Amino acid sequence: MASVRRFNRTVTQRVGALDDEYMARGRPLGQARLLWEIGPAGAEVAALRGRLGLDSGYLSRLLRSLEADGLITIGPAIGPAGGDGRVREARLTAAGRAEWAVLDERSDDLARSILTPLSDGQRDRLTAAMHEVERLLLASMVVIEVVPPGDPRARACLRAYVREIAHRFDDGFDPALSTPAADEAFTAPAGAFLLATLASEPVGCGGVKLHRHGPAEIKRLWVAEAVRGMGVGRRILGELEHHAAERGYAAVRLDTNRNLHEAIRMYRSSGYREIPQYNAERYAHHWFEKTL
Amino acid sequence: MASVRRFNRTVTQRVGALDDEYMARGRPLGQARLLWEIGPAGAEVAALRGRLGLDSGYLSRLLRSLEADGLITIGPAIGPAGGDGRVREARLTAAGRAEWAVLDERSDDLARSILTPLSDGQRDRLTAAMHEVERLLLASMVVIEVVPPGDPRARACLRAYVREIAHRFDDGFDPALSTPAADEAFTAPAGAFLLATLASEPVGCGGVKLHRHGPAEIKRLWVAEAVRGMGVGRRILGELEHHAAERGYAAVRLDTNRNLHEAIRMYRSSGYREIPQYNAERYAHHWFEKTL
DNA sequence: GGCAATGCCTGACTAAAGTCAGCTATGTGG
DNA sequence: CCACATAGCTGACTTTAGTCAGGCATTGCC
Repeated sequence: MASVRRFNRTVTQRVGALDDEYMARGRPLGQARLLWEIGPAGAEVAALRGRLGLDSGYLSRLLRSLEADGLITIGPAIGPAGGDGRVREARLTAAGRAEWAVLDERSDDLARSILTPLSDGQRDRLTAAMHEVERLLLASMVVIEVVPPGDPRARACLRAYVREIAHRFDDGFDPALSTPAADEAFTAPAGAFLLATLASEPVGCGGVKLHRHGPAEIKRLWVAEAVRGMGVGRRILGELEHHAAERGYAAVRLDTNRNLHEAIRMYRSSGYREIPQYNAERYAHHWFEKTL
Repeated sequence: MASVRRFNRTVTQRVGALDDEYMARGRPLGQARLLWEIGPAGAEVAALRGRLGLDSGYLSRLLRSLEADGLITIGPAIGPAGGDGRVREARLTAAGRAEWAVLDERSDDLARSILTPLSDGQRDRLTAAMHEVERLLLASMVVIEVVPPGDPRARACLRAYVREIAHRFDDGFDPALSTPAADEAFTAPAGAFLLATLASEPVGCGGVKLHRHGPAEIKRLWVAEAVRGMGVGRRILGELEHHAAERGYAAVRLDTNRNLHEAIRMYRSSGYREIPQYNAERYAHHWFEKTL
């Protein structure tokens, strides 16, 4: 704990201050950060508000000032929220892109200024340790919560889940042939659906069905590529088990496909034991159970 | 480099923002930071100015506001700068100490909030990686510069140097019996004196004498306990060699005491070879030379 | 003892950051 | 088609942060 505290102080204060200094070039920091966040690809106003955590009025004013400086233009959104005429999008002008490139360059300068005084060995150790810290901090920022399975973020996860297994199963995946699962099955009291988010982006999900008779059943456990290996799957699994245990279930079961090696490994190391086939799931090759 | 950049973004933005939020409890951040920095032991105004990097007038005003809130008192310094009637010292009142304790507690909360979602193994890896990052970042923040040997920070290093060798040499250390070295010997053009600082605190030093005839000579190489093992000594040594090489010297020499094991190891691994005794230094047991 | 330097303080500013209430245009669900 | 929500904008503020020029007492140095 002491080392976390020291880290927070030393690193965020010192590196943070440096970062700000490199970022703001004459321009107020708020504007510089905003310009950076818009990026060459442009960004919707609402997204910027979320990422930077700014007040709507304040953000609007900042956008206005960047626009006055000729760095950005603001127009109707053409991206994902295309149709909605209320949503607006900020895009860099040529001057804005040039300025953004300077910021990008300075970001490199900052990295260089940290690495230069060190020996080769120290550099390698520092980058390795930074990578580790970053990954683990991201892991610790993942929040898991119960949501209705109809939640748009849950839907997005489920779509990604289906896309992935369709790609990984030997014979593809046709939802019509698999055991169906209606939203109600994952809604209290029949069950629950958990969503894992990182900085409010959905990065994983999992559902549990609380069957009237017999063990509870875990379904639709999925973790986004970007956060694999961070223990997110295991955390979701644990919370699903916890959910069932709290409601009096003595065991949980699940089925899985032989191609999902990491998942199978995780089940085994989480205390699941392989059991005989207990359902007729078309795509399953292994069946597991864990006593709670 | 990319991992340094990603680290800077993720860590300073996310943890930095959290840190600020935890720190400022209703109070402006500047005041909270200042209160924290004063600490239960109190602090001199000049020290606070240095540590927080604030303008003298601004700091004065912040102190005034904390005083008005009954959290601190400001009086004549009683610490190291005791005699000087101009120096003033801030001390926490009972209310201030209570408030400080709350900040301390919140600092723990933040650390806890980072560690809680992780598994035991991840926690260990995170704290280890944080420790590594912190040390290496500190190392990279060490600045080495040429200063007159009369500089108060250089003097402080030399005092620490003498104190340390007096303690480590078998038969103590009496400056009168050692080869004397006047300030002029470390002042251009006769030589140079380097000072290493970390956040403007002196943490190491070293001098080189540019003898009229024969190799240059390195003396008074010292590194503070707190930053040992960070490669600071090796950097100072390298810069001293560089200084001599630039001025046409083909070799540098130095003598050392048999008890200074780390130093001897560093000389050897930096390319120094042991040579026969070349001076009458009372406290030396080994003599080294490196061809530049 | 006089004079420059130092350490801290005050007054008078400015700019940046952030808040809040209300406004307009667009979209949505009955 | 209406009521109501949502996305973003504007005006009118307040607070925080920070700068700069001078001022006063104390110290250090010839």
